[in-house]
Amino acid sequence: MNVMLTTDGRETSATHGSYIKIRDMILTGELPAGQKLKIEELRSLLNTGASPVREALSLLTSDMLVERMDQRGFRAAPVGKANFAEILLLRCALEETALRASIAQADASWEEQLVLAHHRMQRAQGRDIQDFEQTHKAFHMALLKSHAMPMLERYCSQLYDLNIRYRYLAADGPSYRERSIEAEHREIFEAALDRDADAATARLLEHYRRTGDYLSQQLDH
Amino acid sequence: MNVMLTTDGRETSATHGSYIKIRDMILTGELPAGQKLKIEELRSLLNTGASPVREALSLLTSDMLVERMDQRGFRAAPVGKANFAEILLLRCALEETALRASIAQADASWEEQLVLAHHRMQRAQGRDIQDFEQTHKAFHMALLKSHAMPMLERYCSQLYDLNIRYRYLAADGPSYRERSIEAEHREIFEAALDRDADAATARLLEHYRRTGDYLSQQLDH
DNA sequence: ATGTCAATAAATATCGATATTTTGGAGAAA
DNA sequence: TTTCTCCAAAATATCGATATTTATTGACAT
Repeated sequence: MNVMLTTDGRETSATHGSYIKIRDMILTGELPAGQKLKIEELRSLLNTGASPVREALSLLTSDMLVERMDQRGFRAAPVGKANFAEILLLRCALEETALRASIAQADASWEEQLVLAHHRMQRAQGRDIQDFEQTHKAFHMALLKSHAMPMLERYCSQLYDLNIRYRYLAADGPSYRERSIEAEHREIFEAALDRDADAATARLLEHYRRTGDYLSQQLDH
Repeated sequence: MNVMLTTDGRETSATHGSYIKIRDMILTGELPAGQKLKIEELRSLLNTGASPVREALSLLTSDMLVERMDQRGFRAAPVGKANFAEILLLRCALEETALRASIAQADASWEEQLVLAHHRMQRAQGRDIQDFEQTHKAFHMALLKSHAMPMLERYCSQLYDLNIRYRYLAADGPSYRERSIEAEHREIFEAALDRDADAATARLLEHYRRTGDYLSQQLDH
């Protein structure tokens, strides 16, 4: 059989492997927004059959990274300022809810996971963008991690990913990391450790809105 | 070819047809929560091939009505009080955002669609539960309809559907329609027509929380 | 030149069959 | 009895081929 391996060497199904790879290609822009996604091309690109590819595309449809046109195949979801603005607004609404719920039920284990995630993100600061991305997302998700709300976490994770695309789109401008991102993260982190829900959410939303303004401006070029 | 027809007689792909039917069976409880969904059974039940069934199940996975267990197939998503509470909380957060956005950009067309939807729901009051369900959802979605936020609408629609399951689960208790649902709807409707966002959202959330309390209580039996 | 229509090419959606994995149970060993 | 291992049965995941639909091309009439 065609065994597919993830980056860490674990086996996965062809479907899951295709899902991860196609998703990555869309997020990074390797598959540009709006582009037709032909089964045959992806099939040969990923060295797999048509069924896993179709199934992966179906899954990506729910993540809103791929659009399905009935009887006319699939395409990478288009991007635009309106879409970006909606993502930002939804993230603010949902992450505020999630962060408050998270802090409300915070315990020692939650706190330790958060400390770890923050540390790893700092360590990854200098390394390549891929490494940083991963730890950055892990930190933000650790903030929102509450045992009670799996669906909310899923929505936040989806929206985080949708947002990544726009960072790649704006990547040719001055790096967004030149801002005081590090300080902003630490302030959110400390407010969360203090269980100060108001301060933590205020800083988190400010963090998103600043990044949002910057990216939105880049989109004009 | 196996042409599949929707209720109104239009053709659809086998995949889309399977999607609709499986979704319905899960929502109504015909396929009980937690039940293993075997490809072969569904395939013969729906008179179609394995590929459309698999693809439909993949799509339902994103709607959180089906869970995929890697290499171990699919099952109908489980239900529970915690899940129900999360759905309620997310609906309140998202629909408030949506309704405010909707009212903020209200125009004549939006208003007319809302009037129509409300009228149809009233007309369907006496008819069977399926008819009422459809118009009821249409009314609630018309409230939230703004041109600017397609993703938000989609989330609200998904959550609405997830909630339907719990209504069916509680259906053996006294009908939830015995309450003053009709009056509650009219109050929301009128506030929306008046462009009174505060009143409309307050009434809408109250409406959900009341229904939520009722259903949550039914779940204990 | 331009628009329509049929024929062709390309791509999608679906099927049937096969390879792979998981499950359940019988029998052996502790 | 309990636990473990191995084998058969069942179910999933995947492939390769085919039927169906959509897109394209070019001839022909306007």
